[in-house]
Formats: sequence, structure tokens, C-alpha cells
Amino acid sequence: MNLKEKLAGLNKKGSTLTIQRHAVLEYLYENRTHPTVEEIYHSLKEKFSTISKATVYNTLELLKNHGLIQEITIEKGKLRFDYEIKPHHHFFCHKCNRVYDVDVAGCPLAEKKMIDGHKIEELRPYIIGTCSKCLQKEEDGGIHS
Amino acid sequence: MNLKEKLAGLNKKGSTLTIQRHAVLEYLYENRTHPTVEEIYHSLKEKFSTISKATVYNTLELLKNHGLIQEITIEKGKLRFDYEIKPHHHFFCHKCNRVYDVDVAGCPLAEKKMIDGHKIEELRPYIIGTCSKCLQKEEDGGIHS
DNA sequence: TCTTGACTTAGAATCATTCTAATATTAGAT
DNA sequence: ATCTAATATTAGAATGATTCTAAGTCAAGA
Repeated sequence: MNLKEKLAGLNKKGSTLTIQRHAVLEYLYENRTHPTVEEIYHSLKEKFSTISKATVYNTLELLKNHGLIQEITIEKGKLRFDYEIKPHHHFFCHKCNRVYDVDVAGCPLAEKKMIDGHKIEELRPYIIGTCSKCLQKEEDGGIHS
Repeated sequence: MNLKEKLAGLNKKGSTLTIQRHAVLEYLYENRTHPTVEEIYHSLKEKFSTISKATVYNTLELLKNHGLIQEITIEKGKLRFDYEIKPHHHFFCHKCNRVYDVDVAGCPLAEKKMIDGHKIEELRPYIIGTCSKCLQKEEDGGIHS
């Protein structure tokens, strides 16, 4: 879904499209790095010097509840958000704390609505490890040590 | 792996098996409800009135690093832990905040060591939704309303 | 234009986690 | 058994993320 559609989606669902909400969604549209709330807030603060953290949190919660963005709980103690809502896996590098999108075909849960009598509403397939960049660094270090 | 094996495992890996560490691991062995740190601490506090939260956190971190327990980041803002380390999916009910174990056969990541050049060290397959108990409650409510 | 409800704001409050510095315990050497 | 150095535990302070609060602002419809 493109940015305009999502912005329009907000209105349709009975929520006002304020300048702050526009800014948050636009930020996520332009930054596909799975930013933390702090990163989003800090960046928006430069454009809108009076924007409040509460507004950022409220907006992210609203967008999430409208199904327009995705919440990521891959890293302990802090939230990240993703503009992309199509189901996909996330890879978290515990060395550099980056989050990567990865495509994994053939997930047996992809089409399931229920499991063990529980209603499935969202999948959060997370993978933890060391990313290619960090592996490369370790290798470079290894050669000279 | 049974409790004795895990307790012995600690020693083998060069860590002292203190009474506190024993208590934490035993608590997880006996409580397979994926308890939060607060729940673990609160319960142990009744037996060991002087146990410190720092010790609980340190011990959980140690056990996790020794590969004896599993950390769960399914719920925003707080950690949970699982005695069971065999790969399995977790289901989080956002109505009652319970975490369930679920078995999902045929995960295409099960045997993979690498993905997109990243080294896979741990899988955290999380599912969010409404659990059977909460679905039942909603239904009961619906009948009478 | 007025009113009402929705939205934003700054900062306080809360909650989870980590840090700190002092004390206690352990394992290994004597 | 005693000593010692390293390791572990403790209480409470500090930090960091998130939520709450109360006051002020804005927006859409009468």
C-alpha cells in the first residue's frame, strides 16, 4: 500500500489526519530501517520542534490499531515499527542491533486462522543472530589478530 | 533435558551452582507458564526473603547464555523465560496476556544455519491473537448481551 | 460563531531493567 | 582448618522506555 492510500485510510476509519500523524506515517514510509520510538521522535523533533513523545506513542498505537503499520518486539525493552505490513520475517543482529527484513517462503502458518483453538491475528516470526556485516567485521578482525 | 542435567550443566561450564541459581532454575522447571521476571522474583522472595532482583536478572542472563533456558520477547516492555529450550512456537493472547506453547510442524527455518548471509542463532516464532479461553468468554458474553 | 469532542503538549509518574558499591560466599591453595 | 582471591549477592540508586495527567489547542458540525 502506498503512502497516499494509508493516509486516506486514516480518515476513512474516523480518525483525523493531523500534521503530526502525517509526519509519523511519512517518516516510517521513508525510513524502512525498523526505527525505534526514540529514533522517530528525535527525527520528527527537528521538523516539528513542539511535537510530544506522547503524540508519537499515541500515533503509533493508532496506526497499529488501524492495521496500517506493524509493531516489532524483537529487541528486549524497546519497540520498533515497520511501514510494511505484508507478512515477512525479521532478523535481529545482537551485535549491531540492526533489524533486517528477510523473506522466508513456505511458512506453514501463513494461511492459518486458528491454532490449538486459539485465534491467530498476527505473526511475528523473529530470527536472532549475527548479520552479514558483523560476520564480515569479525572475519577481518580475525585475520589481523 | 531434566532439572538435574541442567543444574550439573552449570557447574561444567564453570559457574558456581548457588542456592539462588538453583532456585531460579527450579522455579522455571516447575512453572511452565512463561513467567515474567517480576513473577519469578516475587515467588522466590517468599522462600528467600533476601534474594535481590539483580540476582534474578543476573541468573536468568547466565542461564540463557549457557543455553539452559530461553528468553521470550513476545510482550512489549517485559521479558519472560521458558525452561523448555527445544524449538517451538509461542502464542501470546493480547486479551489475557497468557503465553501458550504451540507446535508447528514444517517450519522452513528449522534446519537453516544462514539466511541472506546472516548467521541464524535462535528462532523466536511468535503468534499474537485471542486464546481459546478468551474466545469462549467472549462467546458466553455474546449470548447474554 | 459556538460548542463539543478529539488531539496535542510538557512534564510527571510508573514500570522494567541495569548499575553500583559494599558485603558475603566460594573454591582452591596453604 | 585457614587464608586469599575471585566470584556472587545484596539493597538501593540510576537509567531508560512507556504511560498517564491535566491543561491548552484545534477542528467539524450545529
